[in-house]
Amino acid sequence: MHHVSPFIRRVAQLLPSSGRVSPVLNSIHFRSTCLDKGDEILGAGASVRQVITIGHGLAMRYRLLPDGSRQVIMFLTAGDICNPHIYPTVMDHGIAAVTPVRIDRFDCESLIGLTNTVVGLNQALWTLAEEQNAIMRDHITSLGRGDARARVLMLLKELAMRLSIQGTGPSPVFIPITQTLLADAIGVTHIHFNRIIGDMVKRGVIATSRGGILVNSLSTLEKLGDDLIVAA
Amino acid sequence: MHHVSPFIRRVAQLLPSSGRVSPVLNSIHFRSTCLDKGDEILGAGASVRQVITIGHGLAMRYRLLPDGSRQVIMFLTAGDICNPHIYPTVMDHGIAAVTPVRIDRFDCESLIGLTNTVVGLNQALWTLAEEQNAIMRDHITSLGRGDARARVLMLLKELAMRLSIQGTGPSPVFIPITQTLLADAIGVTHIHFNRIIGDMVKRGVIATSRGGILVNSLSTLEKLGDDLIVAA
DNA sequence: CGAATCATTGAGCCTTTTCAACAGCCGTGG
DNA sequence: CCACGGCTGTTGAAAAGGCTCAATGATTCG
Repeated sequence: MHHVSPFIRRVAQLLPSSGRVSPVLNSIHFRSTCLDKGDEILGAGASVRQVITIGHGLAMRYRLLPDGSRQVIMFLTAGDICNPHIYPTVMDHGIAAVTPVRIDRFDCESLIGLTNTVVGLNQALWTLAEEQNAIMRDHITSLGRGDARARVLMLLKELAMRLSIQGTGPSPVFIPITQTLLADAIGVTHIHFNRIIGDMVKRGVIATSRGGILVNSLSTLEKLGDDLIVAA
Repeated sequence: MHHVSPFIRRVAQLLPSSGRVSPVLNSIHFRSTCLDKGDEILGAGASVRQVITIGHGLAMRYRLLPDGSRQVIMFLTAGDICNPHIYPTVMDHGIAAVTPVRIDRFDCESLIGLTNTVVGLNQALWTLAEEQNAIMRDHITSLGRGDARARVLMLLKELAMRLSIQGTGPSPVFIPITQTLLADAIGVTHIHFNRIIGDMVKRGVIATSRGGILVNSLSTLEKLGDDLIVAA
């Protein structure tokens, strides 16, 4: 028998009968697959008939532009759903693995069927989708209003918070994403991104290592962000 | 008896029994209210127990920042839903009227009840929500990758397309949004925004009038956008 | 007429990009 | 074991794009 998918766990937490995972949910069949870093999970234009969720690792929604540049729309962590919703649809953007990733695939039909059976499941799915929408709204606000430094701070803060929930305890959080990819998310060049975090390393807020960034203290990060606004 | 709400019309078009509006849908009760330009439709932090939709006019999702600046997250037109979904929730952003607006309010409970009755209604609601998400993804891409000129072009193109669907025929579309507000959407100062459209007016692509912008030809707008990418 | 909202214009400054190198880590194959 | 290529990260200097500040028009409404 399979382990529990993080997706199922997330959904279960949102159900009225909070806490224990309903046996019905646990019995849903899904198929796990492991992918390497950089592999494509869902290509733009793909028509999906399965609900694909992140089982382990980090992925990203992204768009490739005619001029060859790439915009990272958002990062996905364990338990996040890759599809826009549980119904068959066509993707208008791609999804790729940022780290090695395990994906858990469900049949659309099975999940749709369950929404008619399990009380509160549909609402739970809406709530889950809304979490991703909130992240997108934050992202838009960050891109539209912040200068490069503010955008870096907000992105690191968001990622550190999301990863610390899953991982072991809070304080030092490692974000296993290259600077180039992070820069592609907040719309700055990787060169400028590097200069900004270089400054933040000097102040001891974060540390860098090949392929990732270590956030020493989330609270210090937040304080830095607040200072930015006061200074502005 | 009431007229048909644009929201209901939109939903009906997405139902399997395409075309005619099911009598059940038409019988849903809703309450219409008219608001002035600038009025608040839903404040940030409000807990909503009603599904609020745009009946007529233009509105916007927005955030106010501590420093007093404002980010327009997206514009809403007739038929768009203001809530994140049909379940009670708390808003993490505000919604305000951009032009005089009529809102059509439904009870959460009534709509939720119908999803168990009307086949395909739930999927239609997901599809509708996904339309807004696609707009947000476009917005993120525009903010992250384009320079100011490209962002203006993309925003005008998006708005012109959405408004021309509702309005009378395609070609000349009037966008009744002030330059300041449009600038707040794409993250540039209204001063710089003005210089950019000044240039576009010279080229005859658009015309300006107090409180709005007239797009002469959507196709010309698109051609300009393509040229930008080639030039880059 | 006066106030308020919206639009327009000019000049200098500052952030960010671009271009061009170079250094470090890592897996691969000889 | 070592040499190599590929990805990742760093650094410098010049150029460009957009912002700020400061005024001035133009339109609507009470």
